[in-house]
Parts: sequence; C-alpha cells; structure tokens
Amino acid sequence: MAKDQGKGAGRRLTARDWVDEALIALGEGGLASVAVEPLAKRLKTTKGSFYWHFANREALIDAVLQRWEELNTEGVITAVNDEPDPERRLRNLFKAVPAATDGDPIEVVLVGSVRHPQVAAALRRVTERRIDYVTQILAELGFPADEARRRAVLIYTSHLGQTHLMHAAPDVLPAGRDDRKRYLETVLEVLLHRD
Amino acid sequence: MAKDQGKGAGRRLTARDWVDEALIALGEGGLASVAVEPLAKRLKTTKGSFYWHFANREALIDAVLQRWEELNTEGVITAVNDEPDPERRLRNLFKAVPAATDGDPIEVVLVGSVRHPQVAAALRRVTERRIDYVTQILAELGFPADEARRRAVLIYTSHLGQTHLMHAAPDVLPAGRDDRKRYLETVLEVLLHRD
DNA sequence: CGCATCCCGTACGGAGGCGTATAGGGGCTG
DNA sequence: CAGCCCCTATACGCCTCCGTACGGGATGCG
Repeated sequence: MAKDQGKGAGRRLTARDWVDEALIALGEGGLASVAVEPLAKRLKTTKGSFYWHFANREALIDAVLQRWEELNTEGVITAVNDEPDPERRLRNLFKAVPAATDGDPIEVVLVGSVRHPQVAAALRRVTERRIDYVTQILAELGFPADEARRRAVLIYTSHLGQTHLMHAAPDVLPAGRDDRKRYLETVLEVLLHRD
Repeated sequence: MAKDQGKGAGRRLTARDWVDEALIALGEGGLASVAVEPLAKRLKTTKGSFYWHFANREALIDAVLQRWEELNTEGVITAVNDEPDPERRLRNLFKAVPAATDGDPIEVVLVGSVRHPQVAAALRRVTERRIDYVTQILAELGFPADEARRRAVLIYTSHLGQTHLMHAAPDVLPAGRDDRKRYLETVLEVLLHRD
C-alpha cells in the first residue's frame, strides 16, 4: 500500500518541498520572503527540518532560483517549440506565454533584488535565452539578422512591460474578452509589420 | 552671510534631507532599504533625529513615494510638453525619457513591493497619468481614440520593459552609439507605423 | 523486537531593525 | 547673556530572523 502521507502537517519533508514553498513565497513577497522561519510556519514544521536539508538560507535561494530557471526556459519553450511554422509559433508565444506568466510575479519581483549576484546571473541567463529564441524565429521569418535582433528586443521588452503592468496597474490593460482580443491584434500587427 | 552649514556631519537635518536620502536608498536596495537606522548611518546621525521629523517608518515611506511621484509625472511631462508638434513631442519622449529614467531603478524596484498599499496606489497613479499622456499625443496624431489607447499601452509597455531590461540584463540592449540609434529608429518605425 | 539512521523539535545566542523615553547641546530671540 | 525651543544622542525593550547544539521521536531493516 502506498505511503499515503497526505499533505497535512506531520509528514516528512524533502528539500524539494522547501523549494516549492519558497517559490510561492518568492512570488508573494519577494526575496525577503524566502526566509527560513516564516517558511517553516507555512510548512507547519520548524527550522530544525530546514537546516537538515540545507546548509543555510543562501543555499535555499540558489535552489529556488535554479528551479525557477528550469520551469521557465525549458518548460515554456519546449511547450511551443513543436509548432513547425515560425509565424504561428510566434503567435502561440504571444498567446501562450502571457496566459502562463502574467499571473506569475516572480520575474518582476526578482528585478527588485538584482543586486543579489545569484539573482542577477539567473535573470541574465533567462533573458538572453528568451531573446535569442525570439530572434531565431524572426530570422526564420526572413528578417535580416540585425533587424531580427532589434525586433526581438522590442518584442521582448513589450512582453516584459506587460507583465510588469499587470502587477503595477492591471486596470490600464484591456480587461474584457473582446478588448483583449483587439489589443492582441494591434500588438501583433504593429510588432510584426513589414513595409 | 549664508549659513554655510556644509554637507558634512554635524549639521541639522530637515525632513526633506531624510526623504532625499530615502529616495536614493529606495533605488539602491528597494523598499526594505528605506529603514530608519541604516538611513541614520548614511546621514551620519541617529534615530533620535528621525523620530523628531517623522512619526514612524510608514510616514517616511509615504513621503518618499509622494516625492517620487512629483519628480516623475510633473517633472518629466512638463519638460517635454512645450513642444507643439505632437510627433516631435513623442520622439522627444522616446529620447528624453529613457535618458532620464533608464538609470533610475525606482520604478522597477517598486513593483517588487506592490503588496504595499501605498506603493500600489502610487504606481497606479503614475502609470495612468503617463499612459493618458501618450494616448492624448497619439490622438493628436490622428489615431482613433481606441486605437490610440491600445498603441499607448503598447508603447508604454515597451518602455517599461526596456527600463526593466536595463536592470535585469543590460547586455542584451544595444550598447554602442550607432546600435542604439538604429534600435531607436526601429522602435519608432514599428510602434508608430500606419498602414 | 531491537537498533541504527534519518529527520524533526526545542532552546539558545547573536544581529539588526522599530519605536520610546529622556537628557542635553546649540542656536535664535529678546 | 540668559533662556527657550528645536533638534540630536543615548539607552532601553521588544520583535523577527539567522544559525547552532543537542535531545529525541519516527522509520525501516534485520
């Protein structure tokens, strides 16, 4: 019979459990919320558990950043990458990525802690990976290399700004179904137009 | 003769001095750095001074947010608003605003503390003010009202994303003088194009 | 059942931040 | 120059968090 150690308190924890909970906390309250004792409360356990699985708080931060990076680059990109047509792949990105990440505050929150060396490194890697990916699609679409790169940066900044706005002032973004659709059309038309 | 109470330690401070220093700290280390005792160290004074000028830390946070809001909306907009031609006004925005704000991390840092009610309110106000301003310019340029609004949001998100990138991964943005110029041209052409 | 290993609970010391109380110094005004 | 008011220094208690020490319960295995 399976262990059936439910999800309530009292069960044994793994390092993974701590990382998962830290990821949630990171999104909710920033890097400052990736703190041992508060997390212990959330997990209904104590520090004693934490310091068994991790050397210290820094180790947890490293782990949570690494996990975020994985879920992100690999997860999202491979989810869209099986579409052969580059234009439709891009359209999928425009539709799928916001749906998957607009609610996700981590990206935006992390920039606030960019002084943290590990955070800065993770952000750099993720950003470059994504822009390279968009650049490649634009190149497939026939844009010359340098123009593709510039457009990719523009496209990515607009995406970034959108998730930024989503948290800073969601009211200004189109809310209704139709409004959102029209907005998406405008964005696509503008960002992908060719003379 | 003027007071000549230099800038060194030992001089009397005003609430304004605390707010100015807090503004710097906010940019450097986020809201968490708007902390009484660390600021006292930077100002080479003690908490005793602070709690004379302010009721508590919250009061300082409110003051620093208000000051940021002023420096921002009023400052930047009135600096560009005397240009009569709307297209050139927009171009000025594209050139002037990044130059003035790309080095300024406060906007980006604040989103990380959007759970703070005062922060959320300030961000909403500033954002709406700016987008309204851009919308108005686009309307002057002849875009229909709803399209103007959509484009303004797109333009603003791209700007936001750019200052975001500037801190998250400055390497991916065009660095050289010429590259930057070409990038700006691409951005303007794409974002302002009309069929 | 007995026992070793794994994992957690608890208690402690230290650091840093908030807010308060209170004494005192320095400059302005008469 | 005397006194008063504005501002600052110092000391204190409290809270939250980090990290360590160590005791002890649970769990799997023979």
